[in-house]
Amino acid sequence: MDELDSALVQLLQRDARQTNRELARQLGIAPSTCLERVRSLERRGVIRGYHAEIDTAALNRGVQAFVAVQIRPLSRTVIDSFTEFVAGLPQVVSAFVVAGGDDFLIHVAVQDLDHLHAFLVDRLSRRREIISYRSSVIYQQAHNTVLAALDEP
Amino acid sequence: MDELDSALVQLLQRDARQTNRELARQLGIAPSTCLERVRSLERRGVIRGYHAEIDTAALNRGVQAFVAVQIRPLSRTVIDSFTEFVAGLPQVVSAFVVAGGDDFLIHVAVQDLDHLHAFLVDRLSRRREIISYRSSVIYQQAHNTVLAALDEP
DNA sequence: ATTGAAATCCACTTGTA
DNA sequence: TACAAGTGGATTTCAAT
Repeated sequence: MDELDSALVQLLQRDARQTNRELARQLGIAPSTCLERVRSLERRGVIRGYHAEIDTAALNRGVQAFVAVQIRPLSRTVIDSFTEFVAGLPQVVSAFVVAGGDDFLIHVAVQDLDHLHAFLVDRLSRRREIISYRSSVIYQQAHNTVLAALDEP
Repeated sequence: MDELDSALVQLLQRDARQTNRELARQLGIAPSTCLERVRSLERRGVIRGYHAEIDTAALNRGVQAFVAVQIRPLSRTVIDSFTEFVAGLPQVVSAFVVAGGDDFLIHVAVQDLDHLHAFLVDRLSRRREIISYRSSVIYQQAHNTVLAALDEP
């Protein structure tokens, strides 16, 4: 991860569909060199994939929320099976196992408030390991699509 | 948004760097048709961008957390200025304005626990509008990179 | 590791239906 | 709106450094 790699990573976070020539031009290197760099980043797992960002409204997901969940017992078996269950639900954008008061934080995106309610009641609350949950509707969000590498110290 | 658009959106969420020819082949349409479809999706704002997904470890961000924040007064001015402040911090991945007990949910990614502590103490707690905050370190996470369009009803 | 050149492949436009 | 064909440009390979 030298400064050339960092620059590539930054450019590809901003626009993953830039041509290799364009990337090379911005870095001041030959296209063949650039291509080899990108391949290396992919091979080393630094670049995990390239994804289109889609407008949630176009996906008919007008309502988003976070659901904080507590489960018991907090064993690996229960955590893993609950993670698998949650990750398989089409309403779920992402799920986080967290420390602190809550055990899970689930980001969901659904059609409307009715469907959020249905999700909570029909999907989540059916699970016996859940001892409590609390949902927070999202009003606004800001996303940082380009993350820089932080300094070592 | 017919079924061709949905299929394209799905394919580009999975791999945004596929060639237009490859996309066309998978859909069974002509490359020129496919190209026009993608352009249309971009023009209509359905596709908001193409981004490389980067391994957080490679960005030297070994620790991630959610910080739930309460601010007062909860006026638009305060919300907007706090959003702008938070979105500008390099440690912040995303920020959500939410309903419920908390007002903000901030996803941060930093080098280590020391830097998380420094972020909370040196960056966040300086802001006078914050009346309380609570952070939850993330142990595991699962991300759904391909989101389908949900049914109308 | 980086490059330039050659060959293959693709994006993009045009013309047609 | 969809397609086929053509051209200019891009990707990719490879030999050399």
